[in-house]
Amino acid sequence: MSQPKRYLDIVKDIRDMIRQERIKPGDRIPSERELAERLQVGRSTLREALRSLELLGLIETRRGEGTFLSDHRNHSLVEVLSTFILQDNQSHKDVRETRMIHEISAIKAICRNESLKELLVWDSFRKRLAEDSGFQREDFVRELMILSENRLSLKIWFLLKQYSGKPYTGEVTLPEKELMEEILTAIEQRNEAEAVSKYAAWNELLTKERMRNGNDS
Amino acid sequence: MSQPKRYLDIVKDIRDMIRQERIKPGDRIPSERELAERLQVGRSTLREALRSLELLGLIETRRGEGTFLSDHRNHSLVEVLSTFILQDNQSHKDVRETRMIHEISAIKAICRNESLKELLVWDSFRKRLAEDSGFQREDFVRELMILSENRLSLKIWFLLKQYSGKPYTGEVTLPEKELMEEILTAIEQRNEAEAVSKYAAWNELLTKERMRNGNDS
DNA sequence: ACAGTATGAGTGGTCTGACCACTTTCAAAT
DNA sequence: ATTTGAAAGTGGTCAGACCACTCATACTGT
Repeated sequence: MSQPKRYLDIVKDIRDMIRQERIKPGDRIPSERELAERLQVGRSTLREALRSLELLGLIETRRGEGTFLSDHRNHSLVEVLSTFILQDNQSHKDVRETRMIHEISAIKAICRNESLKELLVWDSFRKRLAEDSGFQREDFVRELMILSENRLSLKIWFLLKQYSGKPYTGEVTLPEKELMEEILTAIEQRNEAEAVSKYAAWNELLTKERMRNGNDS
Repeated sequence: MSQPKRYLDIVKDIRDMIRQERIKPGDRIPSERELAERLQVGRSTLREALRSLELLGLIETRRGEGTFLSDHRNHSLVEVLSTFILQDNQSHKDVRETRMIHEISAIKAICRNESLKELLVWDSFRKRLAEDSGFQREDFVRELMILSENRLSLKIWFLLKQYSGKPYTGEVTLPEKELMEEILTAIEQRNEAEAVSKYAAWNELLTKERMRNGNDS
């Protein structure tokens, strides 16, 4: 845990600076060269951090002009989520719960989505689940989030996942795989209650496992 | 559209390469130096692309060892997520739905919260609802969000409320007030289904009213 | 006096080559 | 046979150099 992910520290530094200097959405932030100077890092390293911020939609870069704080509203969303999660380690429970809120809602949305009724999606989905050893819990849930077709919810979920450490790690055990199958089946049959119930069971299993492994954080 | 966002092209190139060479999750991908050579780009530029892939959770880098394909290989996802994150042209429908997700979850959480069982909260709540003419829909929902005791969810809800313009405006009509009362009653009785159902009915009423007033956005 | 043009400073985008810190490997020393 | 340590390979960082682009300014020609 010596110096992991320096560019993430820089992200934090930049955010602090922005807050201190009262830079508002739409404003220009200092140039890369000046930032590198002030933060005492190389310009390429700094650029890696800026790339991250850009991916998250926090900044916008315009060649020849400069780098600007994105005035998109999701700016504050990301901002709040990151500060909330980064500086308050008592709130992991809230993060986990909120992520579950979105996952459950996604399952329900899929059940209600008519256009997915006769989809080949499920075949490939199930096939990957059965055959692909690389198909992990993350992928399973992410697919569900995408299928829910609420991109905002997907984005929030994605951010929560980023910030909340590693929620779904470790081996996928057999009983888990069965539960995942059952969730799929329930969704296919449009059985909301059953799907959610199976999801809850799966989640409980994961929680237990996390406890057993002492995987807190 | 001349040459914007080179690093995104590189992301695509890397993905193609991975597919062509049948690299599996967990496998090592070529070193940065070799990749830069093969893709004919500088190493720093390549690293910006790798940073993006890392943020998206597609690869994992270990100092001294190499860069590895992370435990998922849905590279179609990269496109979905990156384009989504980059230019978030989300619809208001998503915002409204997501807000509802949190509101419904809040109601459910309150129903399940033991510590609120014998609360005087409800008395004052109902009293304000009946007597206070300044007590608006906003306040009603906000109180619920607060009572749910998930601060993160509350924060997200606040933001969503800001984004989506004025979701709950206009006069509070009598039938609405009745529905709000019924929601309260159902919550008091720990009747989740009923509470959610009443909430849905209320929301439908609001939607209709919004339509009538041509209050889009 | 005006309109159009050229110049230069500043910015992000890219490339290169050089270190550093770390891990793995394997041959030499014990 | 075991231990040691030197070398090679890797990601992480840095500095400096161009390039391409934008913008503001000063300079032209009429």
